[in-house]
Amino acid sequence: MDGEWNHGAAVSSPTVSGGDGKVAAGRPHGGLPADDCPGSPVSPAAAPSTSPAAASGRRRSANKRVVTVALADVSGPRPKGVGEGNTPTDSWAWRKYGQKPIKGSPFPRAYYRCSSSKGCPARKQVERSRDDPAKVIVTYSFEHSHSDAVPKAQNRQAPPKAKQGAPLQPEPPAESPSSGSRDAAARTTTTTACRAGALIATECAPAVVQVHDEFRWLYDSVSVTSSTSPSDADADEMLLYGPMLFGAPPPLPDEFGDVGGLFEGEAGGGGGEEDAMFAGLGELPECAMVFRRGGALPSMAGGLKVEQPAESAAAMS
DNA sequence: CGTATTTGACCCGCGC
DNA sequence: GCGCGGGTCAAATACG
Repeated sequence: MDGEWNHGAAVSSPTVSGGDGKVAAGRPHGGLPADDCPGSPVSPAAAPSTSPAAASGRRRSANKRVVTVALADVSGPRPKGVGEGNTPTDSWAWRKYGQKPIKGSPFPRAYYRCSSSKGCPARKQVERSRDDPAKVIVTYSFEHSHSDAVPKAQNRQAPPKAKQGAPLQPEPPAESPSSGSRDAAARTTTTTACRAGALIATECAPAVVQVHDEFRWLYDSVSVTSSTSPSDADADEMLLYGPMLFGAPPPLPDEFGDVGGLFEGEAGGGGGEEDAMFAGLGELPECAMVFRRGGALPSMAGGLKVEQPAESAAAMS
């Protein structure tokens, strides 16, 4: 119902919370010890604490680090290039192993496992913030058992296949204005920005990288959603984002209204619910772009915030 | 051929 | 003790 991740709203800063508590992996199979991972996405020293999100959830809370990313922060020129595959910092390769709609949230939650290493217990959940649709909540569980990221798969997340795309449903880019030349220019810029952001992220903001990852899947969704064809996807995205990102007016209300309407209308039908969720996902990618952009900024830290529970903070202090 | 993603079903934990 | 919800696994499909 709410909104959607889509539009780069004006959010502000992504936050990372280090939580943890314990691993409670409800499942035997998943039982992985939380190791310390140098490459930890968020803060390596994240102290265990009660993570808001995890805590609020209820059940099995393992060492979880919650990272909140503001879409606006990332508002960048292009999600596509970014999503293409470069997650410099987080070289971790994540493999999506599940997605589930969350009861209280209109957005589904995606579950990822680290595919960089076969036995890597690292897992992460990506979901949109229900309170702030403009924010993406990434929850990391367990640390990577390997120290370096892996070049192997390099996060090669293939784009959503048509089959999968089906569920996403082709959302008519009704808003797409129409600017071809802008796209090209934007694209180039984006690429550059992305790269820069990537570098920076690698050097100083692991968290940022993570964010990118999370969006990766989002990006994928978006591509499918926003465009009928892969090639057009780029252009479409740009068009959609262009106005929003560049425009700068508080898109939230407006954009949300658009999407919200869709959701509500469809939901009433019956299967609309799912559609809505997917639609929301599709918008996420945009946010990713934003992130990238933020990453390029001088202070990524500013973009991404690591939120640690009071306990952790205290402990750290 | 191999790998990744998607979807459905099952199991477990927590709350009431 | 029952119910709800979340989380993970397994199988199938598609793409590179």
